Amino acid sequence: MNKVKIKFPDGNSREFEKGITAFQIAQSISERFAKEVLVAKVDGSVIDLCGKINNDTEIRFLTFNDDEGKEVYWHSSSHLMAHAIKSVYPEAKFGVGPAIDNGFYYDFDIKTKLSEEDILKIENKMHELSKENKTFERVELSKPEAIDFFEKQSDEYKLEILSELDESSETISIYNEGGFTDLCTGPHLPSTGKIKYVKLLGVSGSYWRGDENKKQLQRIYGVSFPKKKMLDEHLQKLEEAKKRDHRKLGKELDIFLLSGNVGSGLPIWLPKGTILRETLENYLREEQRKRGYEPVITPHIGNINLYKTSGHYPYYSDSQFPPLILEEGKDEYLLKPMNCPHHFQIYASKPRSYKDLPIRYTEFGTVYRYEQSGELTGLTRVRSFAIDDSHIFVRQDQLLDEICDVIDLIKQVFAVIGFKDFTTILSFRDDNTEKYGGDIKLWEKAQAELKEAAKRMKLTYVVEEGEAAFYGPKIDFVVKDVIGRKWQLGTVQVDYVMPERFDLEYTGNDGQKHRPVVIHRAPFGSMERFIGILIEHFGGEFPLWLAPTQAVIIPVSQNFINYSEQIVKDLKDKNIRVELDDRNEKVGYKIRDWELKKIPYMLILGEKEELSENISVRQHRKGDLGSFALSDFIDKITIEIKNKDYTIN
RNA sequence: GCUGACGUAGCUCAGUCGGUAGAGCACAUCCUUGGUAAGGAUGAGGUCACCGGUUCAAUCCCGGUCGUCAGCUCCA
Repeated sequence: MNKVKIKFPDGNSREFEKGITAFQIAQSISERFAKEVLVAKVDGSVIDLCGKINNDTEIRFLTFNDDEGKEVYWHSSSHLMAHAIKSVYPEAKFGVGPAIDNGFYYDFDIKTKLSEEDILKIENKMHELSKENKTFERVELSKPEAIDFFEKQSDEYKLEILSELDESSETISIYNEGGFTDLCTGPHLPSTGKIKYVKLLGVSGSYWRGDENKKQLQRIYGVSFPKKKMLDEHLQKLEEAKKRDHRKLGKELDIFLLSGNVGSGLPIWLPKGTILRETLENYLREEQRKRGYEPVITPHIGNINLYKTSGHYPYYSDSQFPPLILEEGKDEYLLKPMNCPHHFQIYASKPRSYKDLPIRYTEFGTVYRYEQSGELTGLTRVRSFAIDDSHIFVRQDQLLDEICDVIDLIKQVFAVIGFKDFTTILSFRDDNTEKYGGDIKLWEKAQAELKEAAKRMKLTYVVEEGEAAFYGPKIDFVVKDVIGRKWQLGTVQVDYVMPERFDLEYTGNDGQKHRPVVIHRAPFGSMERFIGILIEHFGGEFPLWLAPTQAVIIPVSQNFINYSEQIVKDLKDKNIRVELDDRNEKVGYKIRDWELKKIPYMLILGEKEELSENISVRQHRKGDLGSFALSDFIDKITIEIKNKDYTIN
C-alpha cells in the first residue's frame, strides 16, 4: 500500500501518499491554514509538522488558539531564548526550560548576574534569531551518542538528565535550530520565524532540580505571541491585574497595615478592614451556630509540652517563633502555631460518651508561625493569622457524614462570596514514611473516606501525593491571586494521629473506651489570606453587605449639613454603615473622591431633597439613580444586604 | 533562608556624574456655598530606611542591617 487514509476532525477523510508530512497535509487544505498551523495531533499525540505519516490515522492541526499549540509555541520560545542566551554568553550551561501556564522559562548557569539591561539584550537577540527563521530539526540518538554529544559541550545538567533516562523505553531526541542544539522530547514549531513577539518578564534565582541544597541557577521568565495585538493585550492584562493587587488596594482603602515597627508579616487590621473581617466572621459564626458548632476561646500561647505531645515540636522548630523561656527546661511556652492542642484539652477535660459526639469546637484562633522572610507577601503569607478553626470529634461511624457537612459549609461560603474559580485538591501521603505519623492502615482509611466524601459532594478534584499534613490527609480548596500564584484557603483534614498522641477517648455503648477521630477544618483558611484574595476578587469593589462604608452622605453645600445629619442618624439607626462628607468642597469633587474609594452608594442632599424630604441616590459605577423616599432606599438596601448580593451591576 | 532589584513628603514619583532636595495628589488656613468624577489663593510637611566607612563635605560612593518586590525553596 502506498496510500494512507487520513481522517479529519470534521469526519471527512482523504487519501495521501504514504510518508507525506503533516505540513503537506495542512497545505492541501489551504496555504493560509498551513501558515497558522504549529503542530499536528495524530492518534492522541502531538507531533512536529515535519513528521511523516505512514499509517492510516486521524489528524488534527493545532494553532496558537489550542492549549496544546500554545504549549509548543512557548516551549519552542524557550529554546529560542536559550539560543539567544548562548550567543550572548557562550559559556552558558542549561538546565530545563519548559512552557508554563502563561509563557515559558529557562534555567541556566552563567557567571554574569543578569540585570534588566542584559535581559533586554537577550530579548533583542531573540528577535534577531527569529528573523533568521531557522527550522527546528529533530534528531534521534542512542543514549551513548547523546552522552557523547553533551559531554563535548560539557553540559553537566543535560548529562544529569540523560543519566536518568531509560534508553530502552524512551527515544532520546535532540532538536537543532540554527546551530543551537538542545536535549528535548519535542515537539516543536516548524521554524523560529513563527515566534514573532517576545517579552522577557524578569530574571531570578532557582535551585537546580528545585532542591535548595543544589546550585542556584538563573531563570528568565518570558512570554511570546504570534501577533502583536496578543502581546499588547497580555501586557495590558498584567497591568490591570496590578491594580487589583490586595497590597495596593489594602493601602488605598485603609484595610490593613504592615509596619516594620511592629514586625514583618504581622498585619494590623485598620478600622475599615476590621469591619470587613468581623462581617465575614459573624456570617460564619451564624452558619456554624446553625450547624451545631460551639465557640470557644483559648490563649495565644501554650506550654511547650503541649507541642511536644502533638509532635509539632521540635520537628517544626524552624517555622516557629522561638520559645519563651521562664525557667530553662521547666517553664517554657510557645506562641501557638496552631489551635488544635488547646482544643484537645477542652475535649479531654472530662469524660465523653458516644452520645456526646460529634463535638464541634470553633474559634477564630490567631496563630504565629515564623515563615521564611522571602515568603512573606501582603496578607496572603504572614506570620500571625487567624484561622477560622474548628476541631470536630466524631465516632468512626459519623466521620463520612461529618466530612460531607464540612464540605457543604465550605461550598456554601465560597458560593456566598462568589468564588467560582477554585480547584479542589486531595492531599494524600506518599511513600516517605518519615514525613507522617500514625498507622498506615488508618491513613489509607482516612484517604478513602476523604475521597468518598469528595465524590458524594460532587467535588471535581485532583489527587496530589505527598501533600498531606503529617497527621493526616486533607482536602484543600485552592484559588489564584491576581498574579497567578496559588493559595490554599479552605481545608478539611482527617486526623487519627493526634487523638492517639493526646490519648483522647470516649465511652462507647459497649462500655469500652474508644478513640474519636478528629476533623480539622477551616472554610476561610485564614482571615488574612482569605481577605487578601477577597480584595483581589472584588477589585476592592465589595458587595454591599461587606463594604466597610456602605453609603456616604454628600450635602450640596454647607447649608444642608443639618438635613444630612438627620439622614445619617436615620441610616445609622437601621445599622447602615454611613459617613457624612461635610468638607467644604464642591459636589463633583466629593463624588470623584468617593467613587475612587469604591463606596457603593452616595446620597446627594440639597435644597430639592430637603424640601421634598427625599434623597438623591448615586450608585458606584452606575451613576445617578434619581430621587427616593428615604424609607424606600432603606428597604432596597436592607434586602441587598440580607441577600448578600455580590453581582456588580 | 537563597538569587536579583528596589527603599526620596501621608500617596505616586522626579532629582543630585558628592556641596543636606522638588512636582502632582492628599493635608491645613482663607476666599468661594457650589447639583452628580478635580473651583481658587496661601501654607505646612522630608535625619533622602537605619548603622558604619571613605571624603573638607555623603541622600548620592563602599560595607553591613532592616524592610519591600519578583522568583526559587518552604508552608503544621
